Amino acid sequence: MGITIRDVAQAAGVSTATVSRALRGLANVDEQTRTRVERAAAELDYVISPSASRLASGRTGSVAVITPYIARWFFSTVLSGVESTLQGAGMDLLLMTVSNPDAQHRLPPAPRLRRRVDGVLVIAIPPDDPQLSDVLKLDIPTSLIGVTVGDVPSVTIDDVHAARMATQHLINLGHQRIGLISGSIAGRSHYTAEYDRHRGYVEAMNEAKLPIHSDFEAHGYFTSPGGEQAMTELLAQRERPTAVFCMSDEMAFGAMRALRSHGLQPGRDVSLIGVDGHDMSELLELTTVEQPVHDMGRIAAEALLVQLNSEVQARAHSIVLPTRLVVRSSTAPVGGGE
Amino acid sequence: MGITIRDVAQAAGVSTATVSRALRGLANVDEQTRTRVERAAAELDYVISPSASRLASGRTGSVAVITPYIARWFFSTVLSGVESTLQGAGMDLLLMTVSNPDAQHRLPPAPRLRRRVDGVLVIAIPPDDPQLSDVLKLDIPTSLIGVTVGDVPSVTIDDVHAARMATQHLINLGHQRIGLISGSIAGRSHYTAEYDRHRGYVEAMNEAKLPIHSDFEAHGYFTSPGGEQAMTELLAQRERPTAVFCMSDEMAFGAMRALRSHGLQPGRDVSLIGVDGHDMSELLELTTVEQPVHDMGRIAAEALLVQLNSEVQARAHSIVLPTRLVVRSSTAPVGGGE
DNA sequence: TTGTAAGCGTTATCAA
DNA sequence: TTGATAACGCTTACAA
Repeated sequence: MGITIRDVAQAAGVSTATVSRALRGLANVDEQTRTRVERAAAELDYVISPSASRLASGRTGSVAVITPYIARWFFSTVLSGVESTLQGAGMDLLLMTVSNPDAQHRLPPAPRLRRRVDGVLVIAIPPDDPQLSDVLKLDIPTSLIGVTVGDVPSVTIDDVHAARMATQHLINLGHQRIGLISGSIAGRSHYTAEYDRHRGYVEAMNEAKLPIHSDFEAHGYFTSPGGEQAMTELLAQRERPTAVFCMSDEMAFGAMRALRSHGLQPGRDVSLIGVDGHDMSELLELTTVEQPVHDMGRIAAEALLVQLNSEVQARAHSIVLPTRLVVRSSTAPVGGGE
Repeated sequence: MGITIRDVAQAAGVSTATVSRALRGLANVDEQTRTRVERAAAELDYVISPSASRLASGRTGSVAVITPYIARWFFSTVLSGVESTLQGAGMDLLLMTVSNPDAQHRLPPAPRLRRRVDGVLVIAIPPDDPQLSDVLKLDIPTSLIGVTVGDVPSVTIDDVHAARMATQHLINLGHQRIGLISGSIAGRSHYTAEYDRHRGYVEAMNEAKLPIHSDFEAHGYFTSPGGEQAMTELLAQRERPTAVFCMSDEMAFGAMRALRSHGLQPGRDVSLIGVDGHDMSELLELTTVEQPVHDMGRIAAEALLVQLNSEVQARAHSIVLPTRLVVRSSTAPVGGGE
């Protein structure tokens, strides 16, 4: 069992070389011959052997996607954008997570990549993660999504700007005591986005000459339970913030819950704004700075494909996509509830 | 560039055959020899060429995952379970979506699978989808997740039972006018789960001798906007249901929103129950019948691996995992709000 | 435009 | 336990 190129060649009355050329759509094949070959191949239900083709050509026809999480909104949404592009280009998509500390026995991504993919797409791994540097050292064409490292091609948003926009929105509403729910604690791995969003918040506050209490920052770990916890801490302050900028929508969801537990209403009592444009944000009436997450995946994949198909080592550049403020009822003028 | 097995053989002073055996951990290799080979390989930073290995051995070392969606909770959660298992076994995971109608130019999964994977994992594709039958016809070892088709090995929950549990919970609270938010409209592809959950609802209602108004069923397409729309329809009935069983949590989220838009409160005015155990359910206080989604992926992958490694064609059986009712504030005794 | 034939880097069979 | 060596099924100079 297993029709080979030889069978097709025989059936079409040509050499295997011609079959190979014809089926791959190369030029320099007589159209009649091509038709004959294609017919024969179809007749025999021939499928090329990827392993043989890869071995002979040196190209693998696959792209690896490396991500820290699969079942989180941002990551799965990026992934879906990547997938549709790759699939459309006939590329195989190899999915792989960075081995988190608890899964000790797993090989880290870098060794699993060598000799088996033409390109790599990395989704939002903290730039100082050694697993990321190992991957970059492989010197396989790579695009980053939601991170930047040196001059490696990447697709991101302007996180500083996004955070400024969010903070400024709160300022425009008259808020002065503006809290911040950020990611993980200092000393651990940080996302690029985290630094930048922090900076955007600080810049906007400074420009408006508003004070930044250290009491007004809490860590939500980019999860919704984390956000709930963080908001709870903020509410315990003597002087509560009247508005809070959350670095992600999921943390804002948690914050909303914390408000409710305290009998407070988002928007009326405390304004809440996030970043993401999460699926659930509309449902929960969360004001947010939307980023085009699906497109980020799509565009990064497209850029990678271009890089793979270009003869020259055309250094792909970094792409920054626009964000958009979407105002909903979780933000309102200060004192609106009094 | 590219260290080959020959280089290692030379460095270790053995034949390529011995290197191959030694590195794959086969028996019948002197331990001293093995050590020497391993050292040489490490020294040279040798990585086996998957294509060559695959071509020679006939095994691909990869498993395809086929799913209709990537960026939806159920699917990405299953996928993450699958990924961790596969990764742990050193298998490559090829991710692939079924080509939806709007992406015409994409090759459907079946042809993309031949000769390139050892096994296939299918996530919740409607059993009558021709793309699924095409995949099954390939006769590659396959496990289904969240669907059943004939005697193909599968991992599911007992959807009839889950729906009964949900409906019964509402009945126990004294509800009599119990609505249903189901999936897609008749005539289109249905998930297995959809039929079964419908049946569970009907059975529970019948047993309790409660009437089933056709007015009390609306379609939510398994999305949250769909659920909102469906709930809106139910609220337009002359006699509103006092409780609604939603076939998925996401539809229940939408239903919650519809309630709020009408000034109604989930639990107090209309009880709402879902199925899934979605991440956001706890946050939204949604009563639900939890299914072990991550485990479903993990277990299906494990079963597939066993099947792949067993010499015999040991027919894998189907596995049904337990569900669990989690009561939250979205359900309450009937009339509690009056 | 087509054919010949030498790889591509392993694995697996058979002997030794 | 080890080594020779023939596959594995394709791609790609190079020639014709």
